[in-house]
Amino acid sequence: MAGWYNRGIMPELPEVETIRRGLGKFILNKKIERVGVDFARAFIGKVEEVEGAKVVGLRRRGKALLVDLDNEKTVMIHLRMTGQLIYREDVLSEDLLSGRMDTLGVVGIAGKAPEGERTATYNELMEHQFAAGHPSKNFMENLPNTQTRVIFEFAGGRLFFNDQRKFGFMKVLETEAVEQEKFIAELGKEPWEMTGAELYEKCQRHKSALIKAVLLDQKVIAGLGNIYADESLFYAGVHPMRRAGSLSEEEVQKVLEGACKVMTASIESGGSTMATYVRPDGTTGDYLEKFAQVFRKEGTPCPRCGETIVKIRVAGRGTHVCPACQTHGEGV
DNA sequence: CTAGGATCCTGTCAGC
DNA sequence: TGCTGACAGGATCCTA
Repeated sequence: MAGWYNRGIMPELPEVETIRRGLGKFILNKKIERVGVDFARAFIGKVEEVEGAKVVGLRRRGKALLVDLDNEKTVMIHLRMTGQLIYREDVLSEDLLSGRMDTLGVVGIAGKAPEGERTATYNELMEHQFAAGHPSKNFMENLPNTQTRVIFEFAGGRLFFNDQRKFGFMKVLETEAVEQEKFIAELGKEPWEMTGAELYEKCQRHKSALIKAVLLDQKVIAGLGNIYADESLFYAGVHPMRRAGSLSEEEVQKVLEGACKVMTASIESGGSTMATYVRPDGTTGDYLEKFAQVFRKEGTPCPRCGETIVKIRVAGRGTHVCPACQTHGEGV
């Protein structure tokens, strides 16, 4: 289990959608009483623009989470690679701080409560906390910590924005101007709203770029990251080093179908919630083991043809591929 | 206009 | 054992 928390999955579309769905229970219709910023670049805007405002909606576009407030402002949140959002009710923090629990939930889940000590059962924990994003020990431990960048304080609980690598950010926007925000304005369609013909047209426009690079381009299609790009290409039997222009319309259609299927399955499984990803012993859960066909499966047999999955480098990214059934196609 | 490489950042891990 | 460098990667910036 070496490096378990540095090999966690990156928040991609399904992850952000999971957050959107899970956070509502805790912050919808609640007032942001105070904002604490520990890393200036992680919060673009003024805290006064959100303090005192009530959360009235949670939306998502691609990998961006949009938190609508009742004062015509919207907070756009992008987790990039290692961002996390953890809402924790104060009662849990108090238990941690007072030493009644030293690690959230771990003891409870493992069922080995020290004599006379209060522990959270798993259900109790889920009742008082929502944690998602790049999976790590932060989900279980005392907060804030050195990776905490921004804290939104509500009555009875706090939302922690943690980010190991400091690439994620929150940005305050005018709600009516969200669509004009550069990232949102240029973003491609959501996979389910796109047709194969549209994606094919984009592949033709970027015909000499590698198909994997095109799928990772948020201007082409919204929400795919390294995991789902690899999984979509495997589904379609297309090699990631193919030039985008060499794919037939049928192949592009299949890639899109794969993207929709794997991401729908991921969302329905609950994304990377704490439940899915962190086992009682602190190792990662089985989400990737269960759903991924190729991602981080190098050295194991291809589930389709039995050939050994290999890891290569494409478009500057670690890329997982079956060298036998992901075809290079004609003339490539 | 497009394609591709460098960049940001922290923490892990292989290799010496 | 302790240090060093490679690696992880989303989006943006820069160059050709």
